[in-house]
Amino acid sequence: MTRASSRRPGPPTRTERGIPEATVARLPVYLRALTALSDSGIATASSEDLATAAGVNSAKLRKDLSYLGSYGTRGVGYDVEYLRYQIAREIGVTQDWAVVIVGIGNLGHALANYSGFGTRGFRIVALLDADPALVGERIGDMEVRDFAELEHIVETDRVSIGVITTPAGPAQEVCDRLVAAGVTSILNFAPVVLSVPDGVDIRKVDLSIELQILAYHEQRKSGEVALPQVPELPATNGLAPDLPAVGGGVSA
Amino acid sequence: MTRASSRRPGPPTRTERGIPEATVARLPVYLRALTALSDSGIATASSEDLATAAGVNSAKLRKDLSYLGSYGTRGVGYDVEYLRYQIAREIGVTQDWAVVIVGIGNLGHALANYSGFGTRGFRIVALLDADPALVGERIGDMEVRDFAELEHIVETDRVSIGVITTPAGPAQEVCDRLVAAGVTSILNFAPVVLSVPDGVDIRKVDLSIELQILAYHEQRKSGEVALPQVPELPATNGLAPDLPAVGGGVSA
DNA sequence: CCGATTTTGTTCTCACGTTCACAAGCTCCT
DNA sequence: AGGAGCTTGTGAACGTGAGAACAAAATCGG
Repeated sequence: MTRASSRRPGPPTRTERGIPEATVARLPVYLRALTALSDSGIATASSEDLATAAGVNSAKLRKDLSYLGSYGTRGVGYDVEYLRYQIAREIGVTQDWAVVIVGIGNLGHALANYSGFGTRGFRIVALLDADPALVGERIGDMEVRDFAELEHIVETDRVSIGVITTPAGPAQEVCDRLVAAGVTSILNFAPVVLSVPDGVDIRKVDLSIELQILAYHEQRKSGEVALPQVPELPATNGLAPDLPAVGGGVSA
Repeated sequence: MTRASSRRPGPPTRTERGIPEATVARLPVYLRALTALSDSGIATASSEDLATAAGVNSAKLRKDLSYLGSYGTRGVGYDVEYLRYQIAREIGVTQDWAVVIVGIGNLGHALANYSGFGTRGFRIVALLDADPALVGERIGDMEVRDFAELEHIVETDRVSIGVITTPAGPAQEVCDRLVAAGVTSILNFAPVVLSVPDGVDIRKVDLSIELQILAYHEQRKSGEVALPQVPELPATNGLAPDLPAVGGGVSA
């Protein structure tokens, strides 16, 4: 994440817009919690209520909100609708963002159908794939179009967000094309590290990494006491003789 | 993440297993990078090479690896196969983990088909759904089974990892059932905050949150100079009069 | 065998994030 | 009007993570 903001040492004056990244990542959670409260007909909520709904500690929540401004009322709490709007505006989901999905395999398919994807604020404008066999297929009310149309679509529909759901192989090339076409935010599902120029934000969602993190902790649980012992380093120049095959890669 | 480990103040003696969470999250990335290098026929790599492949800085990579032990050779670098095995063992992917997927909608479908999911180390043992219309459907070489069979399957196949791909509504209930059945690690795709007892690890993958984070940064880019001004707080008891509808929720 | 060179493992420092604890401020009741 | 009772917003302490820099160890050439 390349998000350097010139920040002088003094206390973080709230007006100079510098919201910590950790806080930014939680704002959507708060937004969802507020929406849920609102749907339940609750008009006012304390930081404690909100924190519970969002699954965080209330002090953290208050500090996070304090970066946006002073939207609560002491002794009372927060007005749910008002705070919801403020957070939505801060995040930027009061406006519409055009999104393209590249790579209509299993996952791309699922995302295209995923009604939840269309959270207000995001609009899928195109499903792209380079495979001619897929082009033309209808998914919901959309049709898969040729990846070659990318540049045209990005320009026409002012696309700023691209989602990559291709296999690992073509992902970097797709990414480069997206960037060259003018996309400045990318959500990558392909199991590769993509490199992008400064000014382009990239986020990664990686199934197998998540599973592996879980596995790590799981391993500690079962073998809390007796862990598989670390074999000694081989004599001098450690060439491993014959180790079991293990993979960290994914060939979607 | 509830992973409190009794740790006394002294220097973190490597032998007492306490790998920082941030490092754990990167180990799978290193593992993948090593696999890629190995596939390219590269037998030895320096921290610089590895760091580049993994998309991190080399000092960080060396420090991360130092938590596992001293597996490099000064002046030379790391033996790719050997290091790969050590990391795989540390993570726990040298053994097989049984996984159940609950909720065979669009996303569950995709995951079931997703060959990449079957990274060595993880084995999908069952696809479950409570909808009778889905039960019996074949996906790949598996058949969707009734959610009621959960407990039986978990016990029989020693399932320790559960993946929730249901809509938000039933997610907490599914989660509770998984935990009660003995599952101790959960990967949640449903857009809700799940609560689990201590000892159960849970990780979240959330599409719309990722998009919203991108949107936040995107907004700063376009309007770098003139941001939409924050409206003043309403008079005393801030009841928002009529704000545009915004959503943070997802109704998959 | 020794010195030059390379690259790891580690120490130190700084920045960031979390949590506690409390003063400031608002409401409501008497 | 005044005080009791809440709840926010924030200052300060603490813990974790990142990066620079360097000493320790290994190889290689002479």
